[in-house]
Amino acid sequence: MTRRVTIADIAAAAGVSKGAVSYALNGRPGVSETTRTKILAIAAEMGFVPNRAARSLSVSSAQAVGIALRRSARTIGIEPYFMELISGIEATLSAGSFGLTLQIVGTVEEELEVYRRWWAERRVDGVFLCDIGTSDQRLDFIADLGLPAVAVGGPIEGARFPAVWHDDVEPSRDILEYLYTLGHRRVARVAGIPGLLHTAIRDKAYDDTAADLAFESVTTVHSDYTGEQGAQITRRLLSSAKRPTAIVYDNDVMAVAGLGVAHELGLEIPEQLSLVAWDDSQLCRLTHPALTSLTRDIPAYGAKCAEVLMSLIGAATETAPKSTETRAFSVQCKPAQLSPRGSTGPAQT
Amino acid sequence: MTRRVTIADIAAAAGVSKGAVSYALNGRPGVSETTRTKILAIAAEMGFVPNRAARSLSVSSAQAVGIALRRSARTIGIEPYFMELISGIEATLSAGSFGLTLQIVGTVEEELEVYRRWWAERRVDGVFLCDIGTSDQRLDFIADLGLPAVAVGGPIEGARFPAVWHDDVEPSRDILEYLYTLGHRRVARVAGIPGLLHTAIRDKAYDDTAADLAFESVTTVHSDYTGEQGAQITRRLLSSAKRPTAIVYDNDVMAVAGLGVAHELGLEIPEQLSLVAWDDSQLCRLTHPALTSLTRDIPAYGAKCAEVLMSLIGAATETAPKSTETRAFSVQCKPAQLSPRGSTGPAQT
DNA sequence: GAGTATCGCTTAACCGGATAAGTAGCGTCA
DNA sequence: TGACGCTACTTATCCGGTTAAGCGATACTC
Repeated sequence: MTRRVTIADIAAAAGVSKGAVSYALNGRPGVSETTRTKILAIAAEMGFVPNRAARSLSVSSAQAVGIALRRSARTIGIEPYFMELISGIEATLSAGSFGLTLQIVGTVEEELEVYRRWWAERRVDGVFLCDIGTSDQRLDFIADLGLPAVAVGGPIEGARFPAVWHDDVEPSRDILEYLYTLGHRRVARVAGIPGLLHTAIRDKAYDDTAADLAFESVTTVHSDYTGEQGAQITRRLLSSAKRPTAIVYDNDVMAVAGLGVAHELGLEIPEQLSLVAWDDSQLCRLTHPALTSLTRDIPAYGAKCAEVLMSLIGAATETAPKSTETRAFSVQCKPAQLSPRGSTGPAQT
Repeated sequence: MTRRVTIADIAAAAGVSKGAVSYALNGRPGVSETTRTKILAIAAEMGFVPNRAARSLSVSSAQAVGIALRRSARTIGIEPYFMELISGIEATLSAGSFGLTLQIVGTVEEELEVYRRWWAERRVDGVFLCDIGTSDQRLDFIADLGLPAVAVGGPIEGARFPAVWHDDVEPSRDILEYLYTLGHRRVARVAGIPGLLHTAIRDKAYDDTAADLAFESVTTVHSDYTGEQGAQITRRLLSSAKRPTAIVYDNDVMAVAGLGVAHELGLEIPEQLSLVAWDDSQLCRLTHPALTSLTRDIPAYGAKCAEVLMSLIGAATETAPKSTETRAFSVQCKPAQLSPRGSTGPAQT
């Protein structure tokens, strides 16, 4: 049980004052190079690491950012998305020795309460907002609070803080055109939660694209992103009189569930039914046939989000060195790419 | 942009000193009930939330615990296990208003470094150790540091801190006996990473049980838990001359991958091959047929781990009220239960 | 009625850093 | 040679809580 080393210990060992040690450690003027070198050597030798609370109290910065996820205990694990996102965020944060505080909440009210508490406690310097809604009460709440934030998703009109987002219009068009080219004329989409911004964007993109092509039908059914609903909706779609020859899912979990239902009904994939998943995790490659999906680099996306938040906070990272006084703006990332795999093929005639 | 309220503000508003406010807010003696009530009312009205850094600095407690996960960015998302665990941990922590700091690392060295930094910075009051190995250098490291910790897994002989674990012997036996009863005589197991404690425990349990029953063969192949390896090993197993009639997987992801391979090879499940998954996430119910699996309540497990850590730290939670001076000991949880589903059936004769 | 315990509060020190302000020592220059 | 400026520190204060110690007023004891 080693004792923690404080700057006072270093000061005593070096025969200087606490102040001198602080100047030396922070690379500020006020000490000679000789003294600085000596202090740094002693600090390193003693294994000094500054007490986070003390520093935070002085400089009014928590050296941490937060992310609140609104999911139930049972459903949060199934979507690889969040862990990949967090993983990417971490990669950027670690470079600046920032910590990530994670909180899982059940309702929006709880989520807002968490933000308020984090802010009041100064527990975090900024937050990531996930699952952006079409009209999202969190946006103004956070902005009013003055808590730095980055929206993980967008674009957001008149946003009071930056958003990092992918264009969903182009991929939506890509999917439909791809299916059309394969000869599919009856296409269904199992969409995500209606209130979410990207769901709305995709809804519109599908409608617009569908209007340009001679589909017989392009239907959309909204879901809650769970495998249960994915399976249930697929079962209903495939039992209808004029069943679709292709189904597009707004996430990978539902697509896997849909594939299960297709197997259950004895349908040959892709001969009798083509399936496309949005968001390509390893899940899509576990199945047989592997799922055609829209690939995007989620860890890279998370890293980008973290970069923007860090620059908003004014912290240094490897990719964005410290005092380049450029304000953080919204960033549009590369749209998802269609990765055709075994689950899609020509429509049966 | 509201200003943060400090106890000095409350003191001024109530016409008392900072000290009195502190006593009142913390329910300590030193103020009259009248004054206490008044102070609490003012604090509530002003929306006071204590500055975490200041409190931490005073009381030498971070009011946070940490968890470091050693996975790559790409593979961490796929296993629902961690998110469910974290979700359960959070449920307990929130009750005590503790925060959870998450860090994803690549190597053991990095992980140890994270623990050292957390400890030195006083960023966390305790940590959860996941993926316990058969000889785990982290155990002594953490104990030497004097950082409170709970091992998520066990049992650990001569442990210097508590472990929360499930018995894996009984479920191992359950699986083999179940498959034996179904008439399977050639059983393969795609095990997890060899160095992990629970892998070793299961290895032995399988061997012991197999010795008691008249199996023709019970083979074990170790893997890295990824879907890729799960698929690859399954492909190899099923291509062998005397292929197994049942395969048991040490996690759900590999089982799903194995099912994919079975489909790929045109095998009828469960007629020609029975599959069992260890760790039952929603994944197991997405497939067709649904996977027979070993169910355990991971969120509840996480909650238990958090409880033990909190009592070790000496913090109050709802389930374990404050000063019941019972030392925190290892806890054995209910073993996983076999949930038979469509992926297992009688062996073909 | 003097001594003293108790209550209820204030004062002040402290946690471990950051930092503004003060100062000793030295060189420079008119 | 004394005023000035610079370097290289030290000292002291602050951040916002907690908490030991101090202290006047009241109640209690003998």
